[in-house]
Amino acid sequence: MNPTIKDVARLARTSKSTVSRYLNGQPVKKNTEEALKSAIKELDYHPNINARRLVQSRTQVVGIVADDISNNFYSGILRGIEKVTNAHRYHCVYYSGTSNHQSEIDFLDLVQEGQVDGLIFISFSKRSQELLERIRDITIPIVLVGDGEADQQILSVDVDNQYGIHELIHYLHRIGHEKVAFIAGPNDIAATEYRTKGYKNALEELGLEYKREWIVGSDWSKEGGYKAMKELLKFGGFTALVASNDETAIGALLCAHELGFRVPQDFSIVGFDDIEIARWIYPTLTTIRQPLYEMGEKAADGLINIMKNTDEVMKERVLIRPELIVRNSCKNLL
Amino acid sequence: MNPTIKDVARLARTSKSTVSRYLNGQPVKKNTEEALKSAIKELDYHPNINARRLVQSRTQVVGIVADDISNNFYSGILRGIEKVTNAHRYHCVYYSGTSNHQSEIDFLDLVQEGQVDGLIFISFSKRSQELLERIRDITIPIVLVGDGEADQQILSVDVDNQYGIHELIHYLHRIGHEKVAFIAGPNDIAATEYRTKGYKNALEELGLEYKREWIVGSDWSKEGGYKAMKELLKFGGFTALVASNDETAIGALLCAHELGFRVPQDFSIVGFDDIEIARWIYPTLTTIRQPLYEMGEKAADGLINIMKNTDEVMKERVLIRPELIVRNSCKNLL
DNA sequence: CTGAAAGCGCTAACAT
DNA sequence: ATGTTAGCGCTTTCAG
Repeated sequence: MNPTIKDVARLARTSKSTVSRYLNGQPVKKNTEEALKSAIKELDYHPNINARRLVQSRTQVVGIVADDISNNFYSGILRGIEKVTNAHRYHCVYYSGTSNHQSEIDFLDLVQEGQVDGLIFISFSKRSQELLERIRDITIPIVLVGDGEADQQILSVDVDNQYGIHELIHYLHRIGHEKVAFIAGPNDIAATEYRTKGYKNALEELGLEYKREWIVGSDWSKEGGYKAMKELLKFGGFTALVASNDETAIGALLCAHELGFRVPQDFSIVGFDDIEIARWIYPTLTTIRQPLYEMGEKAADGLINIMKNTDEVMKERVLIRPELIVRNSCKNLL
Repeated sequence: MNPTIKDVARLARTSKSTVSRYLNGQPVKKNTEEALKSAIKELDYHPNINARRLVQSRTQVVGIVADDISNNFYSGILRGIEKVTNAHRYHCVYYSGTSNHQSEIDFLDLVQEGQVDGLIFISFSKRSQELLERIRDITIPIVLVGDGEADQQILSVDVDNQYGIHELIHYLHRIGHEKVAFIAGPNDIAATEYRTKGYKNALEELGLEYKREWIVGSDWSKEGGYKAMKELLKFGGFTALVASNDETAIGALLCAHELGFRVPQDFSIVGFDDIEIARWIYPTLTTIRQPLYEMGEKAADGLINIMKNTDEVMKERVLIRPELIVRNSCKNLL
């Protein structure tokens, strides 16, 4: 059996309460402190965190649930979260949706079971109405990163997808492009809708030509981008291509190269995300940088507020504007 | 306040013990079961896991500590672990070394504090003697993935780095290469030593020429590979290059291309790891595939054994042999 | 199959 | 500054 607070008390010739107080940073007399210190060391005492959590009914940990915890893409988000939570003396514990249970719904229990004080769910998939309703019903401290709904009383943080595409197309327009094709994303990804809408809206805003054949779907993989490009080239006629993520942009690039086209001389191509390799391919890719770190910060900030304030906290959908990164994959037509 | 087992008992007109038994799958009479079920539903009762853990002094969770939890490279390892742990009804909880605390040493407490029943540490950095000694001293259930020591009484799992390089060089030799250069890795990575040793040993075994100028260091990044290749080309004279990871292989490839060389016509290049992009670059990269899933399985298997058996378990260093993946980056000289 | 009672290790009044 | 006491919510004998 592990040593307990009681063993420490006995060895240090004092009481449990004093030990407890010492452990929690409250003042004790100099010589009892000495005794305590050496007793703890001698016994190799470690406080039982379950007992503490039972009586305090809080854990000082926030649970982070990601659909795939080792998704490199989330790295920036996690760092943003950690920075904020650590500043408030919370620890982070991670749960991977790909393991343990199945869907995010199953992790809702973590708070009610007393495992964590609050939750951050990270995923870019669309979230079910069922999950959203459950969250609204049980009123536990939670914030969503990725999909969410504006009118539900849930705090959610996401990149402003529509704005990002908007930036891309305005940039292309500024350098003289009038005919812009688009590779859309998968239907189960929340961003797909917003990015596609962003494309259509920007076209309309700028009075650019819209052709049904200039939009083609993809699964957001390199293969998908490759195939999409092949499809688009059957019709042709565009001078620029907006791929709705960098992976498909890379696939499209490869396809163009293989078919003997040169980028950006023959086509301009832009992506979305600014994944690490975007600056390593040839030509380096003009794209939109995801504000991952800020998203993490905002999410954690929001969660801390919800956990601390018993009174009303703004539960809204926060969209963070991403940044245009100009590299060498576009040709100036002017 | 959350409802407790007591509330459920009262509502179902029975005792705490019966509720507890029901919750833990022990037999209860049909009609008490009904009453319990509806009481639990009505109260939205969730068992307090801290109370349970306090009394049972086990958690049924294994903690996984990774130096960078969102490192895509670990994904396969994590899936291997999850498969095994879930089969034994353990849950996985992840801790990221980049956050919360600093080094792996700080996470050793998790077991003694009762947060987890066992630990798996994942990292490819060299591990300090201090950590290894602490682990040996405190006898908690733990297994290491990555660096470890053969003679310490600690179970550790790693890829057989030396064997991997050996495979690569024997392959090159089989297709006629006699002059083989090498890009080494960073000093703080445990594998660097073994891969470099593998290079030297294989050369010796096959009676191939060894030149000090044909080994150059790198930080394992693409930039590092690029620079290393540039360095190597100052001396030249080799027909094949073994990059000790895929990233540097890609950097070296880029460098060769930029200087007007063609791969594999002018040089053969091989990597190590088989990262996702290895099959996407031009030419597709011949490399060694890390047995990540198996490593995860072995690690979890070992941990489960340690946790279950009070008696002696084999604490050894397990090296898993990786597989050669032949693609198009090597020229057959015969 | 069920209930009463003890106790897991800790914190938090309360009293001194 | 310290000791005494009660109790957090659960499991687990032990009786019945």
